[in-house]
Amino acid sequence: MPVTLKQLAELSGLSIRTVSRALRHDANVASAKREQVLALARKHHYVPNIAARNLKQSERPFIGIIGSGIREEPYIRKLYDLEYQLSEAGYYTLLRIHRNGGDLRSIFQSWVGLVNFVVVLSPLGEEQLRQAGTLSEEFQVRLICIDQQQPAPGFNLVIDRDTGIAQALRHLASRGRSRLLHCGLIANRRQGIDRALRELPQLCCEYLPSGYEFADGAVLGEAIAARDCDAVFFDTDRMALGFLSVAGELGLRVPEALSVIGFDDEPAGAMAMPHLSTVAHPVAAISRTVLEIVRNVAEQPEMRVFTTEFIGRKSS
Amino acid sequence: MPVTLKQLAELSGLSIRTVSRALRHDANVASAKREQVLALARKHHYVPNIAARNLKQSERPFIGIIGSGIREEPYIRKLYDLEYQLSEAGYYTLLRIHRNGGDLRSIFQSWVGLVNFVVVLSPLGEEQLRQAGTLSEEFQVRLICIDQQQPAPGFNLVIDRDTGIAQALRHLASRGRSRLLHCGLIANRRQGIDRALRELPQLCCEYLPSGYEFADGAVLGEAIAARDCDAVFFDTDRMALGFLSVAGELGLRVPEALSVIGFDDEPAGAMAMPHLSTVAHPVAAISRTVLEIVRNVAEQPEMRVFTTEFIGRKSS
DNA sequence: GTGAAAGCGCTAACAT
DNA sequence: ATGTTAGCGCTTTCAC
Repeated sequence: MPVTLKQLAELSGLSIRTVSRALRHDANVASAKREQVLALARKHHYVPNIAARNLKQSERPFIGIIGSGIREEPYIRKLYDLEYQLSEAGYYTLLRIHRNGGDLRSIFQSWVGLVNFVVVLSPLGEEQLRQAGTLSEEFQVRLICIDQQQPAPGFNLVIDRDTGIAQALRHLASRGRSRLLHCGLIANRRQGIDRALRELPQLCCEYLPSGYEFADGAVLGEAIAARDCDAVFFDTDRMALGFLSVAGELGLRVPEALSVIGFDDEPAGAMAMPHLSTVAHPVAAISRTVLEIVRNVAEQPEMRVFTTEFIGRKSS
Repeated sequence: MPVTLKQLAELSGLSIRTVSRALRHDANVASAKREQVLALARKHHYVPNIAARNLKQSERPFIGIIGSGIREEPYIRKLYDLEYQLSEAGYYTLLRIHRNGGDLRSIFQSWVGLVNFVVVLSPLGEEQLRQAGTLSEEFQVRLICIDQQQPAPGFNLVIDRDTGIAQALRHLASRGRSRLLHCGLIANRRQGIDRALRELPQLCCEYLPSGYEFADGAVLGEAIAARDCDAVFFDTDRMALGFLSVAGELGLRVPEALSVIGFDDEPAGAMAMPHLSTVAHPVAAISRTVLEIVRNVAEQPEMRVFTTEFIGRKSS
């Protein structure tokens, strides 16, 4: 059994109050006694019982995270980083995997009295997001929604795909590229490109719909070779890597004759030949902001936009 | 603020004890009163405060999970499934991402008084595993180690790669295959093949070392075509899928002329053309066993072996 | 500076 | 069948 405050008090001959003060580095404790207590605590490996602390305090160290079963790189990275940063900062993260159509109410319910903040990482549908909003009010928790389609009551951290894509396209223009090909089918990518093109009249763009896996990119090789373009933007790094793996055989010289840019900043991209230029998600910034929010309960519910960022490597 | 037991007692005019009994479906409560209490609880959305409950009981609803930053499919699947099954069963999972070289002690320390069981999902080195064992004793928690290299004090759930591989090879033999090629470099795969071959004299095997990503499998295409084999076993589904994506162009007819089998049972394999035969990890069985262990504290520390399983689809 | 004591929400031993 | 009461380990108000 772990040592308790009470035992520490008995062992030191001091009152529980003084021991508590000493451990929390309060002023108003004779430094001799403080040292004595701290030494004793170290000796017995004293660790406060957070369940007991949680009972008293309104500030709770537990944070609920609603994740989904998604296993794609960018998503997992967000989850891991958030998880890591929060626990480094001393919070306890309660992760729940919420499969589509799963019961949100039972999740909130199970967190009553434990959790003050719920981070929604799982991409919820319109209806479910609304439900989450209602539940957050019913159960008195603050919602922190990440990258959702609609804003919900609470904090909304939204990811702006446009910025990174615009940077990427400006980079291509500055390299003298003029005939762009966009491979993929993801709505926010296409939208970002269209918006960026408005300010880049020197760039014209063709579209080639396709899936977003490695194999899809590899298959696209010949279609790309057949087109008269000098730059390709892929919806995902995975596709781009698939394409790079066949580009050599097809006689496409990257980046001399053809610039290639992906999206997601997957680790494999940095090791590919040539190193893949890409657009990165604001993973660290999101975790940092969640941390700021949970630390400073006073802030108002609001919306914050996080920009994606172009990472220029060798392939462009 | 959520309703408490005490408030429910005041509202109903009954004692706190009776309310508690009624809610926990104890016998010895007049059914009229029970109904009254249950109705009241429902009306006010009563949810017990687990922090308070945790303080009293020795059986703790919190389970610590030490994960790693690994983002590979089979690993993530194990994590999600475990996480999902445990929370479905009413447990609270505290996930900590433990990066290599990270401090294990601080993790155990932060869980004192909260957690009775710690699941080690992160693949730990010899030294770290030993340290985890020591810490589990110091902090009085039971260890549940999953798929580790060495056994540790507590429960050890080990995954046996051999069984699935042996099934796969027997399947190939029964199909009349005789010249096998093994592509990859993962030690337990090679070992499993060698063991299985001892009982299958009709099968001879060549080895082709390589990486285990999609691109590695695609690159292997020509080398495989050049060899005189009628079956290929890949260390991972990803490689196998990479190979399948180029097999057609190379004139390799799968499965007529060449059987292809992967390992990991990635979702993509079931959708590939042809559907990929593979060896599956015992994901569900592991989660189920963890659940059994945490439910029944009485069991002795022990080692359990989980077999992998061959899944025959179209590619073999 | 220090200590006594109340109480967070719940469970359970012990009455009645 | 139901109520009284004493804690679990901690924080915190209030008195000295």
